[in-house]
Amino acid sequence: MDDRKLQVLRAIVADYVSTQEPVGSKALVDRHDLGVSPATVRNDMAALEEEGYITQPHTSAGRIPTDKGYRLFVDRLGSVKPLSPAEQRAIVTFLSGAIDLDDILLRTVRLLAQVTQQVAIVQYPTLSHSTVRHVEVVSLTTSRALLILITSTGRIEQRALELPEHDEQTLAELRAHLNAATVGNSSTQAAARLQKLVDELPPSLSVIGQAGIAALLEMLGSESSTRVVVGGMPNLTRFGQEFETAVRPVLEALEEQVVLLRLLGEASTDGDVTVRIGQENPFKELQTTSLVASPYGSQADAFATLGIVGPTRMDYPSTMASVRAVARYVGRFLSEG
Amino acid sequence: MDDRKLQVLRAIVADYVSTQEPVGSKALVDRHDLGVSPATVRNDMAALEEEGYITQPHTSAGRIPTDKGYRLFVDRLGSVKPLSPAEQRAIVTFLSGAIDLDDILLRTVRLLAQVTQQVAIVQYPTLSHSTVRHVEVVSLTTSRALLILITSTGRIEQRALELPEHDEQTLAELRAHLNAATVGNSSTQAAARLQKLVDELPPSLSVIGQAGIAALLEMLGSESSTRVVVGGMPNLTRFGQEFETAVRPVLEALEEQVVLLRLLGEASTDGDVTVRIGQENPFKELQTTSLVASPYGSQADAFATLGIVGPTRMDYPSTMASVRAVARYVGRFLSEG
DNA sequence: GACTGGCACTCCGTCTGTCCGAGTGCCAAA
DNA sequence: TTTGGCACTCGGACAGACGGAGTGCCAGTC
Repeated sequence: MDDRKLQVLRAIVADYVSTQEPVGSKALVDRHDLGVSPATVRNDMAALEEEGYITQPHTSAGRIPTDKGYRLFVDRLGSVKPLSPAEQRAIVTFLSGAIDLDDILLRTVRLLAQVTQQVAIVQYPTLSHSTVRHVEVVSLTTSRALLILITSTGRIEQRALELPEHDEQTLAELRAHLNAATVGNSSTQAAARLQKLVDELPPSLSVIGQAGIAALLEMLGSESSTRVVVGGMPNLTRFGQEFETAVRPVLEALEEQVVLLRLLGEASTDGDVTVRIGQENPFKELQTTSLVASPYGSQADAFATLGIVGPTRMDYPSTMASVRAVARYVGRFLSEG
Repeated sequence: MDDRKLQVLRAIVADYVSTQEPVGSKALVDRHDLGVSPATVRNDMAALEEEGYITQPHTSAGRIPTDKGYRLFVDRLGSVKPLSPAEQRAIVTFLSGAIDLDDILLRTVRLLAQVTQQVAIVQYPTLSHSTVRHVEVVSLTTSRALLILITSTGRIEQRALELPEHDEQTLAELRAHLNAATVGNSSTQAAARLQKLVDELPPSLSVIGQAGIAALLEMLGSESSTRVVVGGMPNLTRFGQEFETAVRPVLEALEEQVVLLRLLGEASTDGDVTVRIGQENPFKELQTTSLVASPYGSQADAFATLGIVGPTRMDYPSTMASVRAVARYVGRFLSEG
């Protein structure tokens, strides 16, 4: 691939992102010193269009990048800019002072939305990467109880439970058994030990024990129930005028936890920032948007994924830098707190 | 106030709501049989405009209702239509099968959004109207613990806590004391009894006891921390074309829990459906919108408030009916569950 | 006195045609 | 391989014309 052609593509992306208007050959040589004439640039543009990296909205208009063009841009051209010290400080102050896990994630999603000026999505830390800290059973009525699971990441899961004929005494025993089997273990380890526990329970506990263990296993296994927080919705107005058509499907997707979870799940393959551009996206509602996501968590152990959703026409270098930075700081913050 | 003039106003509101276009005298007599000629209607319209109930976007256009006009409409003209049996059944099926409180509220907000085709807001039940069911203290590290509060509405509140020098033994004692003082009481009663408990604690518990009680009191007193759930955002696209101007501020307001809480708080004065139209709204970002809200909860005891936000140009009678119906069913559902 | 038909007037939205500029593709020359 | 020149295309902005919906007012009728 010709070197200058890449440079032209980079310039087109840069200009289009900042002006949001198709960019022509003359404007291009005016704003970037490419050292050649508009006519030459035109030839390169024709070639780039031939190869599918840019396109014309209509004859005799400037060019805009295609999804494929953006892809090439982020793969080979994007020099990820590091954040300024001021921005880094802002991140830290924004996060410090959080009380509990909910608060941390709320602050994170707002921070991310503010820094990137896009819609931010943060997934709750998954159970599988954290350990069980405590299991609690609380009697609600004579036939119902509440099972509560607390993890090392500070997350609390609850589930209602049908529990026939129980008193405080047996409940306390059950609690002790459950805790003994699970505390300190990861969700998979805990699940294994609970399976064994079923057979080892004293007869007095067998009925309510089985009910409790079944519910607990379900909670441990339900990674799918991981929740997500969304913020920065007002930034959707940046999409521009194409409203009824473009924004409505995005709003709909953002309300579906399931969609968001799959989106984030598929994005976090390796350990670094991932970008999904336009049609690369698994959901058709989101094929006018791009996703920039990153796993976060302490050390090598990834807890979950966070990211942003915005128009394909976005400033990838700085967005990627911001997402990466926020992911790092939040991960550090979580493993300390 | 002339009887026919009211009828004209009612017709104008009805037509404008359904067509979203200024309505003129001729169209009015065509669609509603008012028994008079357009010219007569014109006279009435001139009077209504004089009194501030309707207005013209420009000379020689039809009329549209003002906020004052809508107000008169809902106060004196709106015959609240009851829901069809099919709709009532839909509500019940939609709610049944909910697991925990989070799930109930999630379903409620979706239901409300779907039925009204507007943005729905549901406030979490406030502590002050529910009773304490259980208090749990869990040791996290040697110096930190987690305080968990469970209420009769199934709500769980957590708070991290600095607890110097504690072992399982003293923690169990503390737990017993806290539960003895609070379980079964409303938040105000519980707070009072906790105040007394401070002085009655055995010396061995005095240090960690005071820390625990202080935190618990804070949790009980923090009605302000009540959360809200928002849903049906895609319905914002119904606002029409005036996007950058009208929708952005609304989106911003909807992300601010504080704003929403005050909004709902001020709306729920008496026990029935309340309507706030346009400028009657306390927040200028929402002055192009109307709020239809209703308290919900079991019997006379109001738990919290729910409602919808939409353009002032909305179908008030059916919206009010829907909000009222959902509020009733959810209240019943909560007090049974 | 209230209602009605008629009439002149106003103004918006739409349509049409024109014009300008930005941008392109191609070609011949450097 | 690059460049300047040229003809061509198309969209957006502008201006004027036109039709329609709606109004206000007035004089006549019940």
